[in-house]
Amino acid sequence: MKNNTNTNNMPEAEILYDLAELFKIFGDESRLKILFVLGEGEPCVEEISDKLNMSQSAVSHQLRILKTSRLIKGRRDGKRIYYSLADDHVHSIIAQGREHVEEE
Amino acid sequence: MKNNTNTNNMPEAEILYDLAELFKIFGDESRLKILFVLGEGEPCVEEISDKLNMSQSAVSHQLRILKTSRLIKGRRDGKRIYYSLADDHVHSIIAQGREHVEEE
DNA sequence: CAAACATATGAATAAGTGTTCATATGTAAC
DNA sequence: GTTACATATGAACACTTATTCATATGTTTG
Repeated sequence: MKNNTNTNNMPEAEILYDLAELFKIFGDESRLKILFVLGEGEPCVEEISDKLNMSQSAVSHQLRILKTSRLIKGRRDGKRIYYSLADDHVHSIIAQGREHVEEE
Repeated sequence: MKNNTNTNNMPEAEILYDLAELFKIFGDESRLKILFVLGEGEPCVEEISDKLNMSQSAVSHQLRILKTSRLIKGRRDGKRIYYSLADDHVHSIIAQGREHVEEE
């Protein structure tokens, strides 16, 4: 038996770090909005910035962050790059958050 | 015509704001550690700061943030205040995040 | 080639945040 | 009351971060 039996559920340092980094990504309104827009289709950068009233540069900066975190992916077609959600985790993580926020 | 975000799945502004605020709470290693410790029992402030090698003041500041977000609750017994998770959402939100982080 | 268009990127700035330090509040024992 | 203990709180500081502005990169068309 190990010395310390009370910290079984504490993740390893690297997991903990990654987890905090992941939630930081979701902890910004602009990025959340972008993720919701991507949940509805596969928009290009211009469409995103138009819909959200954000500058092209601001959107592009945030897209880079989202892509680095592997939450979204981009597909180039000509001059445009079309972005979409990378997997279903985005949906489920946000859904869990909404349950807490929309409660009562 | 008013310029608004009339997309189907986009939450209302207030929900969006609250959602970002919620994820900001999770987006910090110290707070995550505290939440994991609370997941294992009902520690007092001193126990938390001992386990996590954080100062009493730092822990107390973070506990206030977590309590304000209704993620944890405190129960006073004498000089000590014992903290615990407020509901199951904490578990499920973190679990979803871990699935993404621990993947591959 | 050049021009026009879509997107990315670097630097600067302003706003936000977590910790520390010092101190205050609350509680129990004497 | 006063002393000791447990926790909370305010201010200051260092650090992070989202946006803006200017510019660069990549792509298509003429």
